[in-house]
Parts: sequence; C-alpha cells; structure tokens
Amino acid sequence: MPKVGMEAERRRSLISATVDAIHESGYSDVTMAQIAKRAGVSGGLVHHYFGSKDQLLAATMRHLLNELGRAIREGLARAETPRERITAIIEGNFAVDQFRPAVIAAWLAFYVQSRTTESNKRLLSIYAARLASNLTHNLKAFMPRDKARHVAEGTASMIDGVWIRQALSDTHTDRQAAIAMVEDYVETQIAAHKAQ
Amino acid sequence: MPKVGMEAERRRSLISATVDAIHESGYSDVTMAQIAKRAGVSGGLVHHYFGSKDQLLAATMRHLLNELGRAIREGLARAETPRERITAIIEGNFAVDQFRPAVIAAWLAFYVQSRTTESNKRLLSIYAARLASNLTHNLKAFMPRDKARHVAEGTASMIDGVWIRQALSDTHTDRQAAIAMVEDYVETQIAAHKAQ
Amino acid sequence: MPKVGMEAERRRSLISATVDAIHESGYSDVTMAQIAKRAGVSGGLVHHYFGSKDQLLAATMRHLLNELGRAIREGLARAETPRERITAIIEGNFAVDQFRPAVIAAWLAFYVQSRTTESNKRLLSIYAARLASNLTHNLKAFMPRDKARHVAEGTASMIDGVWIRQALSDTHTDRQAAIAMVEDYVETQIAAHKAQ
Amino acid sequence: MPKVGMEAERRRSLISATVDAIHESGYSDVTMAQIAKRAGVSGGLVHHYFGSKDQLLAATMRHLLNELGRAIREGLARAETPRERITAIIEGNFAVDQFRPAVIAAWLAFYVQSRTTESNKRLLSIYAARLASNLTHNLKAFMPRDKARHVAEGTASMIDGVWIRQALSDTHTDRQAAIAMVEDYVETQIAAHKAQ
DNA sequence: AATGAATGAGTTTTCATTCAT
DNA sequence: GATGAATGAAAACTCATTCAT
Repeated sequence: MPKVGMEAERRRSLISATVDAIHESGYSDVTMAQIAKRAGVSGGLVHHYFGSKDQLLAATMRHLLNELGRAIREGLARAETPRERITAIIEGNFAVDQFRPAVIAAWLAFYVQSRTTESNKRLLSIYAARLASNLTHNLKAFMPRDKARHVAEGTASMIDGVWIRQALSDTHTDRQAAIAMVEDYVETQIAAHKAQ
Repeated sequence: MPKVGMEAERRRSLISATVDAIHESGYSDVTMAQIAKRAGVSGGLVHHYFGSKDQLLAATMRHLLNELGRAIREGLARAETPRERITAIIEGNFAVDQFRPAVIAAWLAFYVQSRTTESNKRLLSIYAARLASNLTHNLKAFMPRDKARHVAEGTASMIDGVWIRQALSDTHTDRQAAIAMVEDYVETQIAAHKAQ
Repeated sequence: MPKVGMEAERRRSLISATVDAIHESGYSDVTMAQIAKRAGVSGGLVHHYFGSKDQLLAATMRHLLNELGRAIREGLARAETPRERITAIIEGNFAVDQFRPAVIAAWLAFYVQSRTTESNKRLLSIYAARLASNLTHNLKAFMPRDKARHVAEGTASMIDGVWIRQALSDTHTDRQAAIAMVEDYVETQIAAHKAQ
Repeated sequence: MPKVGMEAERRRSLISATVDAIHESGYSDVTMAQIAKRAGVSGGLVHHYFGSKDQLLAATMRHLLNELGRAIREGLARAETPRERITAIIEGNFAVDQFRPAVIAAWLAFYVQSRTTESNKRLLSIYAARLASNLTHNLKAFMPRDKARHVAEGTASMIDGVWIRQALSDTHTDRQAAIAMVEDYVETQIAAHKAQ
C-alpha cells in the first residue's frame, strides 16, 4: 500500500524547492533539474506531479498568493476597528512567513513575470483589487471616499516599494522597519486630513 | 558616405530593440534572435557588437541608468531651492522617456534581475546611494538629519512602488499622477514635521 | 473463491486493451500507462504479467494471429470442396471478430512493424506461407500449378489491400463488400482460365 | 555571402535521410539524432529547417505524395487511349523512384500513421479520391459506370496490397511483377465484362 | 498479487555562439 | 562589416521499468 498523503507532501516540498531555487538563481535561470535536486527527487518526478515547468511555477505562485491571503485574513479576524484593520492588512503583507528572503525574491519574480503571463496576471489582479477595496473601505472611516481611494493606492504602492527594496537589499530583512514605514505613511495621511 | 557613427547608431538601435523585446516577452524569454529581428539585423551582428547576450543586457541596463541619471541631472540643474531639487529628483524619475511602458518594463526586469547578478547589483547600488544621499541632503532643509534620512527612504520606496505598479498596470501610464503621488508623500511628511 | 483462471483473464484483458490503445493512438504513440489505464489496472501490473512492453506487444500480435488462424480453420472444417475451401479462407480473413476497426488497426500496425522487428516477421511469414500454400493447393483444382500459385499471390494481395483500405477508411467496415471483392477476383480468374 | 539555394538542398537531403531512417528503424523508432547523423548535420539544424519532428515527418510525407503524383502525371501525359491511361496510372504507382525499398517502407509507414494523424489523413484522402476518379473515368470506356467504380476500387486495393507485400518482402523488389499483377486484374475484369 | 511512487535513460527542443563566405 | 547557416551544449519532457509497501 503506497503512502497516503505522499502526493500533497511532495507537491509542498517541490513548491518550497522552487521558491528557494528562484531565490538562489533568479527566475530566468531556474531549471527543473535544480529544483528536483533541491527537493531530493529525480527530474522525472517533478513532471509527474506538475506536468510541466510552467505549471510548477504557476502552482508556486498560487501557493504564495494563498499564503499571503491567509496571513491577511488571520490578522483581519483579530482586528476590531477600522484603524486596526488597516494595520492588520499592512502587517499581513509583511507576515513572518512572507518576509523570508527566499519568499520575497520569489514573490517579486512572479510579480514581474506576471506582466507577460496572462494567467499570473489574472491571479495578481484579483489580489490587488481585494487589497485596494479593503484598504479604501477602512480608510473611509477617516476621510472622504475619494481621498481614501487615493491613500489606499499610496499605501499599496508603499507596500510594493518596501517589498521590492527588501528583495534587493543585502541587509537582513527587517519586518518591523518595513511595517513602520507603511504605517507612518498611513498615519501621516490620516493626520493630515484631520488637520485640514 | 563616411561610416563614422555607424557603430554607435547600431549599438543604440540594438539596445532599443532589447528594451522592446523585454517589454514584449519578459526578461526570461528574450532571445538573441528576437532582438536581432526587431533591430532588422542578423543574429551574428549582435554578437559582433556586444560580444555576448550578457554583455548586451548589461549595456542595455547601463544605458537605462545613464538616461535616468541624465534626466535627474538636467532637472537639478534648473532647480534653485532644496524643495525644487526634491521635485526635480522625483520628476526626473518619471521623465517622459523613462516612463514609456517598454522602458518601465525593462527597468523593472533589470531591477529584479540585479538581485542575482552581481554586476547589475553594483550599478544599481551606486545609483540608489546617490538618490538617497541627494534626497536626504535636500530634505535636511526641512527636518533633522535622522528624519530626513527616513523620509528619503520612504520617498525612494514610494518611487519604486509607483514604478512597479505602472509596469504591471494595463492602463496607459500617467506621469502626472505618478509624480503627484510621490510629491504628496513628501509634502505631507514635511508638513507633518512642521506641525510638531 | 479460487483465483484459478484469473491470470489468463488478466492477460486477455490487457491484450484487448493494447489492441484498443493502438487503434486510438497508433502503434508509435501507445504507452504502457495508457494500456494500463484502459485495462483498469496499475502500470506495474502490466509488467508483472508480461515482463516488458515488447513482450506485451508480441503477445498481442500472437493473439491476433491465433484468432485469425482459428477463424480460418473453423471455416475450413465446414468446407467440403476446393471451391468452398477457397471461400472459407477468404471469409476467415474477414471473420467478424477480425474485422472490428480496432482489430484491423492493430493488425495493420503489427503487419507494418514486422518489417523491422525480426520476431514479428517470423510469425507473419509462417502465416503467409500457410495461406499461400492453402490457396494454391485448392486453386490447383481449377488451373495448373503455376497459374494457381500466381492467383494465390493475387488473392493474398487483394486481401491485404482490402484490409489496409478498411483500416484507413472512415466508413463503417463492411465485411460482405470486402469478401465480395476478393471472391470476385478469384471467380473471375477461375472463369478466365476455363474460357481459354 | 551565404550559399543561395542551400536551404532547398538541405531540406531535400533531410527528407531523404528521413525516408532512409524510417526504412532502417521503422517509423516508431526513428529519432531526430539518427536522421541528422544520416544527413551529416547536427541535430539542431533539423529543427532549424523544419521546426519539429512532426513537421519534418509531415514534409517527408508531402514529398512522397508529390513524387508519386508527378510520376503518374508524367505517365498520363504520354498516354493516348483510356486503356493506356489505366496502364499509366498503374505504372506510375510503381515508378522506379517510388519503388525503392526505402521509399516503399516510408510510404507504408505514413499510410498507416495517417490513420491517427488528421493532417496526414487529409493529404492521403485527396490522393485516393483522385486515383479512384481517374481510374473510374477510364474504365468507363469498357464497362458501365457502376462496374467501373467497382473495378477501380479493386484496382486500388490490388495496388495497395501489392505495395504492402513488397514492403514486407525480403526479396528484391520487382516492379515488373508488381505491375503485371495489377494489369492482370484489370485485364481480366475487362475481358470478363466483354464476355458477358 | 497489486499498487503507484519514483527513477533515469533517452528524446525532442531551444538558443547562444561560431564561422565560412 | 555583415550575413545566416551551422553547431553543440543545456534544457524540458517522456516513459518504460523498478521497487517498497
């Protein structure tokens, strides 16, 4: 009797190996052989589970998106006020698991890759729309709809900017500083509106 | 007819073809044949002028960096106050030539690629350091050194964030909105400090 | 419940799956996995019963030859005159079981494959020799030995030709028309000889 | 300046190598490497000229069909009576170039392969329809339309049957015997009709 | 006996690079 | 300088076969 659940475990470990391989070599230089070796399996097995390189990469991206969505949802579940919800969204974007160098690197690679890959693009735009709507909704507690929409866009830009700079930085990633940077943006915008 | 300048022209047109090819297919799918075809020359000629694909890509990235540097320098030359210089730096980052979709896409590709390519990384970090130092220096006219450094980092993050989002957006690029977003960040930060 | 006969049944069902798989995908595209799936068993089992793909294919071809031989022998057993025996041979070649599209397709595939596979070739040439000798012997009742040998060769050619055309035709296979075509050839040849 | 006309020559030599390789190893065992070696070029070049293995095989089949069509057309051009035209069609099917062992083997392989390959099937059915119509038309000079159609089908079957048997025979191919066999069929049928 | 996970050898395919013309 | 034919190394992919369970 073959090991039940082996498939899920293998898929997980191959996706993890893919993330690490992208971190090490960059998206455009990753090979199936490299991923297989990292996962400690034969090259053939990767095809057995994912069918093709493209499908493995797509599955990896979906996995990263799901993890990110989960992190944000968990934070939101604990938040009670709009302000707390904004913080939850920001912190969710820099959740511990998401903010490991390898994950950041892979994220960024997929993010950029999605420009030319239709299916990736679709996945990302769903996530982006949800983020924008979520932020806008909670910012409306502090400012009019138009301004809220604008600040939401600024917050999303800041998150992406902090992220990309972390991906490229040599220094150890710093969650707290990343979160503080975005929070500062939001806080200042809210304060600026109150002051008017 | 003298052939002087022919070489420079060929190199320029090949670099331009490279930028367009990256825009169309993404960094990891670009081939030499594609670039040659786009430039209307034979595959062999690309090697004749650049030696290798890596060198062509490196030259393309250097070109983009130079253009960006030039745009910023030109703006700075016309600016007279610290506040104007900050605006010049921001606007330089979204100069017309820089903000065509193909250039944005290529920029982003190199930006991300630089994570795993040492020579690219070096080029970028020089530029990044100059940007940070420039912004910090001018922000010190409005706030203490530590705060200025922090806001400079925020400004750079915001620039990167706006940029990456433009690269992925379907909508026509909008220089003015991009500039306004970053200017708003800076303005709000300066105002927030004044208010304290 | 005794498992006696289980093995024979499994082998039969795997051979049948092989015939169908060849019909569907063509000889050169058939895979073990496909055959196993069709037979509703695991890939490993096919090897357990047949040892290798080559052996499975060889067994399938032997099976087809045996069935054909049996069909002809049964017809011959009921025939009483030379003319009836000729008809029995022809009809045996288009016996109901032999003339299903999948069987025709598999037959043809093996037939052609035998050109480069020594073991297949041997099997076929035994059958071909028996067919030629059988036809010749019975035709000698109507014409001299040399002429009979010649007509036997023509009959065999006509049988093969009708068969290959059925394999490629889209239309539903038509036993009666196939038989009539070959019978007509034989009849006309016999008549032509008588007329001389 | 590169050699003009090199491409046509290369394509011809690769198609010829493909025919020979199929003859040697059989359709299902032919590899690109084998073909390339036979043609004395690198494996990459085959892809350069044909794009893929499938396309090379398709081009080879088209070539064989064209050659056959040309042989028949040339014969028909010299024929003056219906009877001569029938002979021309038959002889064209066994023209010298067509009747080399390697060509016969490749023909047969494609013929059978076409059962599962839609594009091949289309090519063949066009040829088959033209053959049937051509034969029927000329046979009508000797018998009523229905009978002519029937004898045309028999002639085509006989041609195919003789061909497949030649492909599998060890003995040196014998054009004259092949032609005589089909001619005999036609002649006997015409005579049989007259006698009625 | 039976499974199907896993392997690895073999094949197609891609593409940067070279080179004769 | 310029071409594009040709190469060959590296990559993806396929699949018969093995083997632990």
